[in-house]
Amino acid sequence: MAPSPTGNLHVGLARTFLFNWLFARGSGGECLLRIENTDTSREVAESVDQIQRSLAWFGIEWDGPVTFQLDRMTHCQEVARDLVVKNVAYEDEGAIRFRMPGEGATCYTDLVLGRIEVQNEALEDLVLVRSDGRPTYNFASPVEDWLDGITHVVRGPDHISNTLKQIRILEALGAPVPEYAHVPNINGGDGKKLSKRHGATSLEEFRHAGYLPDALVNFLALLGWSYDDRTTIMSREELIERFSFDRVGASPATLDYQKLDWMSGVYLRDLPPERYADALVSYLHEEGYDWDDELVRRAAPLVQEKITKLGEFPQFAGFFFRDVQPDGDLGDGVVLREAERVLDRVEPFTAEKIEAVLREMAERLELQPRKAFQPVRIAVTGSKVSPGLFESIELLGPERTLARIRAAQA
RNA sequence: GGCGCAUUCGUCUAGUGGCCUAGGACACCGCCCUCUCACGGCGGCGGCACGGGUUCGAAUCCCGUAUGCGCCUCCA
Repeated sequence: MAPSPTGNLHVGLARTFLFNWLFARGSGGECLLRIENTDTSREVAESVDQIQRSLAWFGIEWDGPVTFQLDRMTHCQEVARDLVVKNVAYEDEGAIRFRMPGEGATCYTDLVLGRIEVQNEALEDLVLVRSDGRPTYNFASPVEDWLDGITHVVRGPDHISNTLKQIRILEALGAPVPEYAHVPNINGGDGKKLSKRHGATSLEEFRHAGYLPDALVNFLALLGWSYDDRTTIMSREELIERFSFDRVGASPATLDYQKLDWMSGVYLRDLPPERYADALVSYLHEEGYDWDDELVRRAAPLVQEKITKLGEFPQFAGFFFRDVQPDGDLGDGVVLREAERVLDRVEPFTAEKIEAVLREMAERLELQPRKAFQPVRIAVTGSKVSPGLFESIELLGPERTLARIRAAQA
């Protein structure tokens, strides 16, 4: 994996990383992290940091130390000089250029796309080393592949034409030519490149929205790859075991946020209650909420079935942690008055008892349960949509519940 | 412009000449369940870009057209 050190880790790149990793782990190989830097600024360091943080969250680890392209600069220069000596490269205004053959064709078999062939006359002599001494990407990359003993190069389709050039360089060097897999891009909903206006685009944003890394891994794995005609939910282990390039498609995919949300919900609901609470607590900390951990943990089971991403929690269950303004129809006041009266006497204050007295009240008032409960819900939770009403009231406790019902009547 | 790649329901995809009156999932619509929402169950809508070939037979093979994307930097 060889990202450029530019800001946040984009999902498209993350998906390509994922394929790299799945393949490496599934075939007993190693997975390297190489930074394609052309300078050594502070921004590079920060960017590399950010990339590593994102990958760590994503749950993708690599083998060995992170290497930097620029560190191999002198080695590249030496290799280039050898090529000049061998007369396959030449000096040109201070730069070193590679001599492309004028006839014949260059071809290779792509693990995803099949046989790719280009007439050599379409390939132009390319700069290996700039006049200031820095190697170009198209030179440094194959040299590093050789140096690192890379057997498989997995990258985006924008590199197809680079691959042909790099193969020629590798052959001139007498180096082994790795296998190449060009995996399709991920687009936004309009067929255009994925951008901000389509939604989250960097791993950080998905984390921020409250998706579980496992859910995102599963979802992204299915963008451009499939196991069969019906399997969608797969653990990392299953993905590693099942992944193969011959089942990677060639056409670009669109990121469907609705499907991601569905899958996110599947993973969230599948978590054991204790782990769900853990995830919620640490998510809220990350997002800067100072809500009581114990209360969050007790609220967790009430929302686990209800929300599809952790980011919905503050909106959906915020009424446990802060005062609310009722937003909705509170009815003619009869229900609230009665609710206040019966709830005041509930003992013990448990969901079961609360439900019993409220249902009894509904019957007495000759109201359908839904009609009777809705004003109470709105008064207590502030919203027409909430976790289960009785459980919510229990957790909120008698004082706050009654205070809210009174306030709503004022 | 040149070269390359791609094109199956709205979206992700299965499909490698007969199993396809094209299967699954998400979304959407309807019904059921139900304290709201969600979950779950049942049902429905919906697609092989277009045109030629090859073949007894094509979503699948070939050619062309269209559309989209990528590359054509001393960018990565």
